[in-house]
Amino acid sequence: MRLPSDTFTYPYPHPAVTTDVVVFTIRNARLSILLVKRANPPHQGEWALPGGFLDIDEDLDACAARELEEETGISDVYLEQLYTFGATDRDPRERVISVTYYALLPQDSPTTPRAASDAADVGWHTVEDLPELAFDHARIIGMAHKRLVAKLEYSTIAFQFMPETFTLSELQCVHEALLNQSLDKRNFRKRILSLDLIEETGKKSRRGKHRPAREYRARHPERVEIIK
Amino acid sequence: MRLPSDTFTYPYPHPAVTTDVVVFTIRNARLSILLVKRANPPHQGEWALPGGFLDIDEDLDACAARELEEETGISDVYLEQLYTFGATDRDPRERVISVTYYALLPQDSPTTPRAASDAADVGWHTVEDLPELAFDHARIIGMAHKRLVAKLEYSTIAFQFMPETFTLSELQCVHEALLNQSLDKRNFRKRILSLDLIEETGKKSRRGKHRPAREYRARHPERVEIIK
DNA sequence: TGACAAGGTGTATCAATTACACTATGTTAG
DNA sequence: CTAACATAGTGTAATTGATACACCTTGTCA
Repeated sequence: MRLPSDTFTYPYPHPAVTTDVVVFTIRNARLSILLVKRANPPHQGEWALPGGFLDIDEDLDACAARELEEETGISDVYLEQLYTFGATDRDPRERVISVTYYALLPQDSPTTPRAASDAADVGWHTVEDLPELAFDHARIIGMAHKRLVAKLEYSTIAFQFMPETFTLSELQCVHEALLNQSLDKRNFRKRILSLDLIEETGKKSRRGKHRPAREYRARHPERVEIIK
Repeated sequence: MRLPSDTFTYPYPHPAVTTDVVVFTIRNARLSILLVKRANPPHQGEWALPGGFLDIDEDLDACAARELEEETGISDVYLEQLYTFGATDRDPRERVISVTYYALLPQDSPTTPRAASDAADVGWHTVEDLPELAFDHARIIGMAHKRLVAKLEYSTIAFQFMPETFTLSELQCVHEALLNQSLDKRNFRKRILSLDLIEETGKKSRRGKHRPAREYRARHPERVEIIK
């Protein structure tokens, strides 16, 4: 974080620009979002999206990644720009344009988010049961959720929720949590395998008191591609 | 346009925010884009997207609509936010964040775009044959084109290219221009009619030296809905 | 060693998409 | 007036993809 060495003057008024990030993950088979509790006004004590002001020499994507890391300790995640919100009254302090992103974290990741100095708390909330939110952040989450569900159908985005290796049942659970409906096991497997996006590791997952499952990995874990 | 009454000072540096608009239409069965030739530096004399700086008390959508009207005379068109570009070096003058939009104008509309004072020229260019473009505008157009084609498949966006009434052949032409491939007439008609998005006006189109065609209108010309 | 719990597998039906060619009708030129 | 023209308008069969559905398998653990 840098301190101002001076003041900055322009012939025309300039808005402030921030990035805000909707971090999704699957926890206990539920789609969840990471929120921070604001330690300072405005909206002190309310839950909000992690985010903050753009540095003047920083790319937008870099700002989203930096703010996410600073405010929650999360890094190295899939991050995609969502939409830009700029209603004139969305922040009481000054005119603020927020370039929003969404991030996807692997299912039941061991990452424990840590609160930054300007946050009173950090925590996961299921999308079905969100608290009251600061600013227009409820609307941002609504749009992010809609986009995420839409992308499930025509892209390989679901793999961003998976750890390096996973079983077909785990993958199906993720799809079910995102769509909020249960799927037929045989049809799901047939469809996924026919897409040729995953391959067997040869190993077996041995978690649980039951028959072990084949482990798979994504062929291109980094890429999110459009399919069909 | 307003003049600065004074200067504006902030404790932290602020970027400038602009909107830029990719205006699409179909002209002579070709997908085309409206460009303005820059009268002033930077990139003087190069073609660019219509757009300009956000007023401090103006919503983003309003800014895009206003700049479009000011620079080209076009108003009352479908306008949708596309993406926000903010690479640190995208404008040599100062740090500029551009919130981009795309607009769709009815096919072969009689609107004659007029050049504004700060534009040397305004003109339509087919997407297949674009000139060199200022800033990162070629990339913006690329993304807009991709989005537009994608939306054809799962939304009713194509009707934004149609005048109030139109024939099925005209509608098919628009689809063909967007997809850049020819479609089977019977299958196209079957599909479009089964969607129940258009209705006959009862009249016949009598343009051309041949059998007149039935006229249709969109049931909800304003709305762009997700289908399927 | 038996009960448990999740893993793993195939087929028949239905719906949607594709491929494909000829007749109908108003216009216009001679 | 009529023949040539140009686009409008129409149906069916084949293929492909999506859905619905139930039982046996295999390792764990008490």
